Amino acid sequence: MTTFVWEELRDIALPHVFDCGQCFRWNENEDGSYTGVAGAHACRAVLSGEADNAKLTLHVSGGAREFWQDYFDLTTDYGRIKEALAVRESKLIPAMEQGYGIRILRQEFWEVLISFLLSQNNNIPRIKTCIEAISSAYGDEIGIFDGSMRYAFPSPEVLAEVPEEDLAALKLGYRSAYLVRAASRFLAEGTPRGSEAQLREALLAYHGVGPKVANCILLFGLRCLEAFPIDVWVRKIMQDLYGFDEKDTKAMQTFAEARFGEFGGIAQQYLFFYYRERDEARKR
DNA sequence: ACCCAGGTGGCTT
DNA sequence: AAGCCACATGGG
Repeated sequence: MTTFVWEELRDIALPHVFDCGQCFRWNENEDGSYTGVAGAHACRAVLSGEADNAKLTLHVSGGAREFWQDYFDLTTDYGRIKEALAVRESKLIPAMEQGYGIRILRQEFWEVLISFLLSQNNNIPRIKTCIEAISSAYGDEIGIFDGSMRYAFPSPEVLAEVPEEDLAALKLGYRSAYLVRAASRFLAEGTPRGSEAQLREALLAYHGVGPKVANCILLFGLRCLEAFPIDVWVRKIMQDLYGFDEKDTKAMQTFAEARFGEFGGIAQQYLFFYYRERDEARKR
């Protein structure tokens, strides 16, 4: 167990980072810290201090300081991004205030690819269950951490060899077939490279990846910060904010790219978090 | 029993 | 190009 500390941070809050729908392997503890897995390492993240002068403490099973600094994207200035977005669209301001601590984690492409293949027509709690199921079945043991065994995300080599019916037994639903095919393709092609258009084209070639999932993978797995994923939530948001017909995804996509620009994906995260929080509050 | 969830593929107009 | 619908699963 190693501990790393960063001080004098701003624009970071753990619930914003982990509950904005970008990752599925982190869970909140009773004290407000979060425990999760990144790469081959487990971690408990603790944030303290003020919003404009925060201290992040990571207790980790492994991985260098640089790995974790990179994973949490600690060197990106989100204050500057928020200012740029506010200039483009003042309607983002309440959402950016609510989710002020959102950061786009630098996750591995392979894990993001598989995670968002599992995301389609599925809800976030169940996506998390599915990912824990494949990790505990086919991922390497990391060890006991915070009271339970932790598993790395399964490698493409292992997943490519799993019979589809074994995956089906993990209750992944009809998405099982996508995973095995995706593992083979990834092993053959590796992480896609090139322009955003080339990246999108490479992603859409995966069976089970459509426009929405491609945008999630671009944003979370390939660091294309302008990629703007449109799901059922974002449809409702765009209808609410701009009066779009809820079915007209095409028009929303065009509009969003023009209006939000180079940080469109981050704008989408603020909006997604804001509306989902509001919905959670309504349910209580 | 019905509807929904970070949708997509395939088939029919 | 646009409009349907099936697709597994579990929670409300």
